[in-house]
Amino acid sequence: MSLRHALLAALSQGEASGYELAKRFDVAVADYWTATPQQLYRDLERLEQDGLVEARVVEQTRRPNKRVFTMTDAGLAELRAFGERPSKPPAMRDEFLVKVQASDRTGDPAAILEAARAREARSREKLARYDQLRDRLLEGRSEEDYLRDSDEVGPYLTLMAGRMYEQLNIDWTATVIATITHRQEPAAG
Amino acid sequence: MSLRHALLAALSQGEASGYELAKRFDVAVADYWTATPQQLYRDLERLEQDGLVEARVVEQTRRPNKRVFTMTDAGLAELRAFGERPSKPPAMRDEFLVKVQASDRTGDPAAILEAARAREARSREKLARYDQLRDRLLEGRSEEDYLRDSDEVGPYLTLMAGRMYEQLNIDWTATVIATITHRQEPAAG
DNA sequence: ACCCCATATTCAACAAATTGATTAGGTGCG
DNA sequence: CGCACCTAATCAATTTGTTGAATATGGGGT
Repeated sequence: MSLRHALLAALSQGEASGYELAKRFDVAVADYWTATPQQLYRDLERLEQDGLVEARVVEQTRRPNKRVFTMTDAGLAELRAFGERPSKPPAMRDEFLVKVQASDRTGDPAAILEAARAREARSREKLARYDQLRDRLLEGRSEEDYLRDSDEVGPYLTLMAGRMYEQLNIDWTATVIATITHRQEPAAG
Repeated sequence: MSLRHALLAALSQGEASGYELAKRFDVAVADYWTATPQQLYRDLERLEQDGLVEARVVEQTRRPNKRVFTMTDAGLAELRAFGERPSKPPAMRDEFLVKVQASDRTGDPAAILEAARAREARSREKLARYDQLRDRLLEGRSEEDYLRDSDEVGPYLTLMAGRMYEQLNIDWTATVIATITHRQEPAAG
């Protein structure tokens, strides 16, 4: 039940509504914690019931009203306790890798090629968005300076992991594409 | 319900019992599809009911008997159909990254340092095991030769992704450790 | 003898995730 | 005026995943 902690961690970066959290998760958290909006809303309810977050309604004129959530002291305490427990190993579910594993049996190299290109394109998009976020965080400073002097490094370090992961995907899909392409060619000379 | 496909993909590499699959998942599949033994047994049941795999009992004298599963033609057809559908984006759950993200608020750099070292050690172990598997697959051939000439590339390519991922973790945790260590030092000169 | 470990599988209870739909006001476009 | 899209949230049903335990056999060590 650890989406709760991912939510608390996100709220530790500042208050947000469920909708805003959904977007935050989509753009910046998805590479280490995946969740749908429905999940977020449901768990925010429960966090509120447990007193780990507080909600207040913000009335808006040109948009629907929203409920903005803030982490409570109890929430911070829970996050701290979580931080001191050993972590579960990362859990992954990646359909494309399953397809690659079975690709020698399923034939159809064209389908995998197409999927690999789609995967690469998606990773490039994510990387580009991550790079924007990075530039915004750095504000012109170098990475070394930022990591040494800024008052906050957590979000930068996780962003860095996300960037590295997307770069890995770009490199790896390139190998997959090259491999399949070469093997499709009739072995000439 | 895609553990079914991960199971079919694993069985496409050859028949296996539930117990053997659990180990296969643990050592070679875990970096792209996580599942517990209980899940495997349960889904193997269902795959059998749906006619996608077949089981036969292998009597053993020095060990408990086991049920060995084989993919059926219907199973292969299902795997092919799966291969042609678009893939869902990868889903991740990584507690340690959540802790790093919140680390500026939770204080206690010692706890994160320790967790980072544990993570690095685990990745090194996994990488070492992956390297063994790789050497066994290559049988002395170079990677380039293998990818061009061998009759099977799927398992090698997924193994490659796993190796790259563990290497990423080693590199990234090194940065985390260096960052936290530097920031803990009293800023001298 | 005793205990622990590895093989091999199963059951049940509970918690969490996924899927799909629904409601509702506002904005921008043609 | 109608349509599509964005903000904002909620509901319900079903499928998956997690946790903990139980069972049975045999091998190795002290």
